[in-house]
Amino acid sequence: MTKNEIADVLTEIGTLLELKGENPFKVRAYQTGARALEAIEEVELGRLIAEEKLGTIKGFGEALVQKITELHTTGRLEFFEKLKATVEPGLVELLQIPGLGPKKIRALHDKLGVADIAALTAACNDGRVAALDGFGEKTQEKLLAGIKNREAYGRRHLWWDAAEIAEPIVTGLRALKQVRRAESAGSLRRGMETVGDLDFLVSASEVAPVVEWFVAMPGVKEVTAQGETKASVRFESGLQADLRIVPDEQFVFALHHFTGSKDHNVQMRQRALARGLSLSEWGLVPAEGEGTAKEKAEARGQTTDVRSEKDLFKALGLHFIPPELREGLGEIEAAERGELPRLVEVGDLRGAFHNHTTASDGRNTLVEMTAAADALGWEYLGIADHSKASYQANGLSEERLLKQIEEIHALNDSKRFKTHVFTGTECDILADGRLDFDGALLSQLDYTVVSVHNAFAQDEATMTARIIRAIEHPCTTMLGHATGRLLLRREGYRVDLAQVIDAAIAHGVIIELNASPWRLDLDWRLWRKAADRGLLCAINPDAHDTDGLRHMRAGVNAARKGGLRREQILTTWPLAQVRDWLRAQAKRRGAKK
DNA sequence: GCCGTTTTCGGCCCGACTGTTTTCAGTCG
Repeated sequence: MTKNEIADVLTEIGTLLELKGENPFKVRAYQTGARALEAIEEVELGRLIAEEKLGTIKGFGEALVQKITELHTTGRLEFFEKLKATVEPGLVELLQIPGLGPKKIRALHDKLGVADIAALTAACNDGRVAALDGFGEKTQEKLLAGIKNREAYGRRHLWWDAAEIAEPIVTGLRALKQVRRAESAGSLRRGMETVGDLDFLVSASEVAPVVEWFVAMPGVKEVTAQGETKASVRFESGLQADLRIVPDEQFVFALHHFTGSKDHNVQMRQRALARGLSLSEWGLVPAEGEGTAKEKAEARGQTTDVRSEKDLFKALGLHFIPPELREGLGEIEAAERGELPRLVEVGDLRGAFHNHTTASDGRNTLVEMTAAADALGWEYLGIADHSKASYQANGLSEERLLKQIEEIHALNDSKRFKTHVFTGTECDILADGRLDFDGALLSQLDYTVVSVHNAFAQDEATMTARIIRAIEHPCTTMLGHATGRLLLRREGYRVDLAQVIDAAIAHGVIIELNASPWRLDLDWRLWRKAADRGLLCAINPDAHDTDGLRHMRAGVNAARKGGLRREQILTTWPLAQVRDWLRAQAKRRGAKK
């Protein structure tokens, strides 16, 4: 079994134990174990198991080591099979309904025999739920509403879409006269590729007017909570937005808390405790003595010397950790050692290579795309229209590509724009791994992006061999969207990315970080280790119109989450350096042929 | 189930809000 499959099993064990009413800390141990597993490379896991060193990693004790080893070697786990048999399968989906946790599900099951959503709907409709101890009319209504809307409510949203909704809200909050500071927090601030809901944090002189503004925003369909310090609303789309309001001196602590992630926060609080301090959204106070952290923070005014998140990290002996890295994946240890990477920034970008024009399936012409890149201040723009095998995308024939090369040379010679245009192609990787154009044509281009656009259903071994064959082609400059995934819509094709990354490093081929908000492919989780082993990245927007060039920001987000530094990304290099690099590549491929 | 300058047992991050209660459990983040 692969590590991700094993991680899924561990997560499911956690869920099942939760439904059985097991010790919540045991549940958490399985969940953190699953995440810790995801952070290990596939080959590394094999090595750790073979050398019986899995137990040296934090989060894996005796029980998890045994279970992971059994799953890895046999693909089965008796404990899991037996556990599954004791829990009715319909109970798991009940967890998706807002307001239902393990305790309530157990009560519904034990007292009413409810074992799935259909049975719960029936029990709500004839009033049996409201009659239960601890339940009531309102709960029953909420459950029915939750069942009805569970698809929309459970849905996640692309980071890009969430950001477009959140930004005007932050602007609106800042414009209120009672508001001193306002930020969006949560997974949006951490730059996650998808976002479950929006979190807004505000410090204000007065609470009520801010809450009133928030719940009355256009598009709000339902107010799901409205209290002294927080309010929650749901938009027509099903997206939920939470607002928290705190006194200004607590803003930093609350911002850190609500930015998360949960794992990061747990580790930060444990670190605080180890130093005799208690960290919460209210402040950083001595752990000793009576009273809650909130009371202590209010009584002693301890927190005034922490005015920024930087101060907060410093108070715990840490360098500042950018929000994108706060996933509980070792960033705290790195911050302690002063080994956090200096992350790439949007302003570091100087161009991009994977862009389309009206010649294939783009909606803007070569000149329009170049003008847009010029307006962004880019030093260079690579044009990579589809190749002929992508018939559905109006892929270019050899003749049309040759004509485009001439047009680009003419445009560069005209000096009409400051931006230099590189000639390229997004060349299809055919089903057997050959490229759609021959080497004689590809050699006339500045660069070649190779991508998979068909035969997605190939088995993993076939797909892996296919992509590696394309990487080995002497004309290949970079691999486009490595897995072909479309977030929230389509899984990527099955491919052994570890082998693909190894091949790319061995052949000096770049892997792109496709910045399209639907793709963000290669996934950020894989970048850090790959780049440290020598893989060069290129952030590319895969733009199909001038507006698509803006998507680079989403790519930078993903690169930052992946821990990438500027120098590890070709598209931050100045024009002269990129030219030199491409020429050196061409020379090398000449030698290989 | 994990973990240890509180180390092999007894903790485990902490608080708000809701709906049900009449002092609090459950859920959520």
